[in-house]
Amino acid sequence: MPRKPNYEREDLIERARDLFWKRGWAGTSLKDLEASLQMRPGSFYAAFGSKDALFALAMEKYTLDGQARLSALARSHGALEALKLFPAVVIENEKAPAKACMLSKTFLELHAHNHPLAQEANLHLIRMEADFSNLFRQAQKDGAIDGQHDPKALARRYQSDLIGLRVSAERIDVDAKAIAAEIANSLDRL
Amino acid sequence: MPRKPNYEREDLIERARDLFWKRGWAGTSLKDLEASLQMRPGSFYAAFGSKDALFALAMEKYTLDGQARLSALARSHGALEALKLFPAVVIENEKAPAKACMLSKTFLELHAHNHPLAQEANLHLIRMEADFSNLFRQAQKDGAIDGQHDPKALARRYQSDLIGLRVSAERIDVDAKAIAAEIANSLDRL
DNA sequence: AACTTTCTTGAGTGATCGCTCAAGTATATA
DNA sequence: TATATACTTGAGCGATCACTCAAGAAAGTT
Repeated sequence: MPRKPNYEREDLIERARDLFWKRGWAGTSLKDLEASLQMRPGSFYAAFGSKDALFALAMEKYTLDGQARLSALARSHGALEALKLFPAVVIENEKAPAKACMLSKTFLELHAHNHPLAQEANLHLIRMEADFSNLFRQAQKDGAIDGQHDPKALARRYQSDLIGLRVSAERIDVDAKAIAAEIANSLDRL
Repeated sequence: MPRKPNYEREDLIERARDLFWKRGWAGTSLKDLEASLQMRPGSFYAAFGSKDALFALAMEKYTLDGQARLSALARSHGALEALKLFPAVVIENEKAPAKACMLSKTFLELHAHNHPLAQEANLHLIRMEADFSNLFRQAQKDGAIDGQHDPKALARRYQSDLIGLRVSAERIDVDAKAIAAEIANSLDRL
């Protein structure tokens, strides 16, 4: 008996993710979302409940995509090579609406207000860090890097470097590819 | 004949800087500023003209303070040691309202909107990068690091690492001191 | 075709945004 | 003490914020 919605939910979340990623949380108004998703307020709230709820879905999609890209690299190139390639891949992705990491942007914007989305962003960062850690551990099993290192420490530093790289890549006056290459190089010296 | 303002302008700018630094541009309302500066709207606009104008002053103060701290370190400890100490000093500063860099936060928040303050933040980042570059050059003259390296490339990477460190330091679950120590260590291997 | 159920629409809600300005107050000069 | 010159006050401006809801449109079932 019912009527189907005339949209693809996942498409909408992707478009919202791109807007939020580029403009940030406060910088994205409902007017912006209505324009991009081609939805009127009523449909929007029926479908997602609130701006924050959609933002949470957008961050989740962002993280899952990142994890998928990383594990695809690991499958095709091996653990160490994936970690070496990832920084360059991430900042050279032409389809991405921004170079900087959506999770770190969100965390920075909302952390001081104790906004739940800041904690959410942090949780996603922890998830990513765990993935990096697993790849470092795998690289050690592969004999690609020294087994003496603590994979968690390597992941912590790697994620920090990646965040810095991606902020720098947003600036037009910075040669981010060079930084990405240096990050990759430093992994060879482990 | 006139009447003097009953405030110290530099104090106000410092308090505004701390608010903006912690909460960001959109996250800091005029209500917040009025409360922190103990000023009513009329006095505020007579003194600063606009929220954005005060933000610009706040960023300038932020940058000058950073430059002063860095050059003080260089004077007391030498160029290389200053660069090695700076990351730890910056994230352990208890008086600071936030760990993350105000310039990168501002740039990230406002860049997508082509907001003038984003360009302003970028200019300050360039100034800081130049300071880092000068210190690397000095460290080479001192014979503290290999003269083969390009000081500008070293500064570029250093600034990127510093930005990542400072974002990470905002997270309670990350051992930022360990990252700072690794950044310092890597300067010894140059 | 009639009915039921869901989705869509868009005018409009109260709250908050950055900001203005006329009126009042304080202070230095004459 | 009178006057001139700021500085301070706070009610309130128009704009925008996230969001609501009553009414209408569309589609599956009978």
